[in-house]
Amino acid sequence: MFAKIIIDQDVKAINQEFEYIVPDNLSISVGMRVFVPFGKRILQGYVVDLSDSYTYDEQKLKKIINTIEDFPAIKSEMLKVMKFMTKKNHLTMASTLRLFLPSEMREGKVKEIFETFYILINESFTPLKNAKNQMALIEFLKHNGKTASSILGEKFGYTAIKSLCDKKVIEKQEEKIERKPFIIETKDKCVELNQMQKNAIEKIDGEGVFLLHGVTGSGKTEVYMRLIERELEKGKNAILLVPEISLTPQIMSNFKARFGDFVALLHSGLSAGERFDEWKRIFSGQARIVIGARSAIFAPVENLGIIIIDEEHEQSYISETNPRYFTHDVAKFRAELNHCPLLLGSATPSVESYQKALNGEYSLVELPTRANGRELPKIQIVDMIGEIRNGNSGIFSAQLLADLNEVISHNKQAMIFINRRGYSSFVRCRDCGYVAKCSDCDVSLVYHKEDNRLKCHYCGKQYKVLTQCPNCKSYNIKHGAVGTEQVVAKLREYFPSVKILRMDNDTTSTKNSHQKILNEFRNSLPSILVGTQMIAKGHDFENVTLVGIVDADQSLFQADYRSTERTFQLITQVAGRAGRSKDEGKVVLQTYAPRHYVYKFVANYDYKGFFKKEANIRQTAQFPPYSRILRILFSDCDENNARELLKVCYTNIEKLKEIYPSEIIYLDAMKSPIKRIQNKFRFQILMRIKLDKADEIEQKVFDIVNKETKNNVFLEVNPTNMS
DNA sequence: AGCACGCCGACT
DNA sequence: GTCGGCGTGCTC
Repeated sequence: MFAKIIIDQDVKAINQEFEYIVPDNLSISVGMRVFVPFGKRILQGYVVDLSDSYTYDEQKLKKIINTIEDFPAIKSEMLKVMKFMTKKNHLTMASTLRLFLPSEMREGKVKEIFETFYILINESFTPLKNAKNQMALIEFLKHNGKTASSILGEKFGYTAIKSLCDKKVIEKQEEKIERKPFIIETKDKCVELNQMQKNAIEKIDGEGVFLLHGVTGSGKTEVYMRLIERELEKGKNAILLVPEISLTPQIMSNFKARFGDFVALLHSGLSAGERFDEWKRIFSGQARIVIGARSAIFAPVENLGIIIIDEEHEQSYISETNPRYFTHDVAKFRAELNHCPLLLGSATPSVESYQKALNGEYSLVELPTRANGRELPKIQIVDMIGEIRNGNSGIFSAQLLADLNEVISHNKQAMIFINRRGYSSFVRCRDCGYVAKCSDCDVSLVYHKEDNRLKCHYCGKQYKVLTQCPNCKSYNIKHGAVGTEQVVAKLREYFPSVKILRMDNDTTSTKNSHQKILNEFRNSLPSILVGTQMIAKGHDFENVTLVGIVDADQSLFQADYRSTERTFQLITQVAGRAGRSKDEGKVVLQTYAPRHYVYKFVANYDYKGFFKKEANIRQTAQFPPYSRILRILFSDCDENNARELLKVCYTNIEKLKEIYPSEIIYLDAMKSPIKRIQNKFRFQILMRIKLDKADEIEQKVFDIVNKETKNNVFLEVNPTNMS
């Protein structure tokens, strides 16, 4: 018997199958991990195929040394997923296979955790009079029986444990424990479904991709639960993906309450060991519903009845590092393998997905009204240019201040949202709101401090820094953004007696700080919470009646063709925080570009209108989904090396223009917007191609890149982050 | 990736 | 003379 094996090394040079002899004494099956001799070393590998014959030179064939586990850790479905992903995203097989295993298994060190316990073995022993701790410890064990070392240590001190152990009064026991993540149990409310929800559930059945477009508060989660329930009853299993940020204790406990131990939760708060335990529960079929962030799509669930991606428009479903992949692609592939539905849910679907729904590629299912029948909060747009004209050049408009006063006098709460994304800053005229854009690409220019120039991140074109506004001739031109600290400081000036909390990357670095801040906010009335994207999602505060968006434009004028779309999604999301219970909510949206189309649509919660306009613009400007962007990033410690590599690839890619004269819309080589990261010089080739032959061209570009380079080059498709 | 083979410069 | 620099090539 012979095996085809993939060596567990993330290197292009050995990204291939190697043949080995299966010795008679080993029982090997496809999907197992094994130790093999490789050159002079012994490495881990994955068995991906078994056969009676071989193709390699017989003299050089070596034997598999041993198995790592006695079961195939990679199930056959996941091998198919691996093949799909490596092809689609040009990944190494090893790096993809690693995604399917919990980190604890990856280095061949399968760790069980043991906890130390102590039991009383000599009840009659009486310690010396002054040994109070020993006495208390014995008493404690008499009443409570076997107790964990950590608990005893904390109560009575480790010296007491040690001496009693030495005297053979208590005995140490090591016990394997299952790490179960902590869950707050809540009672399951049995919710009545409205007609819309019932219709949706009926429609979402059978093979295919379904897009569930439901306004905030339309009861999407309940629909998910019912769908999962339905599949469980059929004996099938389910995966529910949510953005990491909305894996809140509430969501988790809701699912736990309804489905109990059938649920496996995979979130960033788990330790490696806990993750491994959950993985095992899924692997063995004990857990039948997997809920987790994007990587949960790789969970070893068999017999899938449905895959759900909640908040499908979220950026976090795109992996931007190492093994790059798009979660939707993987999910769709797995759904097809299992002949089950893939459900994408969102209040603000991505332009790409909605377009597919209109195309007929996806089936569109709608929940147009809130489940509780309540109105969405009113969004008031405040023109900040007007404020400046009226002599108010501060952060807050008169309207927002007045509304804040109102909230405080009624002992309610407000959230102030700072729309800060990325680090790049656009340039804006403070008098008329003009923003500098690229004449060729219709995206905002980015100010680069090092060479004091404005640059387009899509074509590399450079512009002189503006000192005078070309629109209104004013010299009042600024770049840079308002930060959370600044906003908090100003608020404290206005409202010295009100509790003002801040939540952003700086204040949530420690593990539970997130929850702490939110709890403190929940328990203070009146109060104001200031924060970034973090405060936008999933939190349900019944006393929040006002949401202020300080500078809505900041996500709008990012150098990114998706910036308008993202602004629409973000504002809709934030607006949903206001007026979630009895009290009516209100949103004050401050902007320097009040006439921008995104605000007109967002204020009316008009997603369809927005989509129509946005799709139109993308089509005219030839941006995705009406084209494909390829970005090839070269990085090297040696600047000349990187430059040389780029040159060779570029000349080869340029030749493609002869074969595809009209399909290649744009092609150029340039320095990367961030020229150096971790002491590596970065260059890039950008190209934009038409969709009809996109796959073909992409493959050819990849072949060129793959032939000419080693591990220091990445090919990205429709990159979200161009730095 | 790692490890060997291999062909040119300054040292006990 | 030879120790060691890192370029190149191979790993079933």
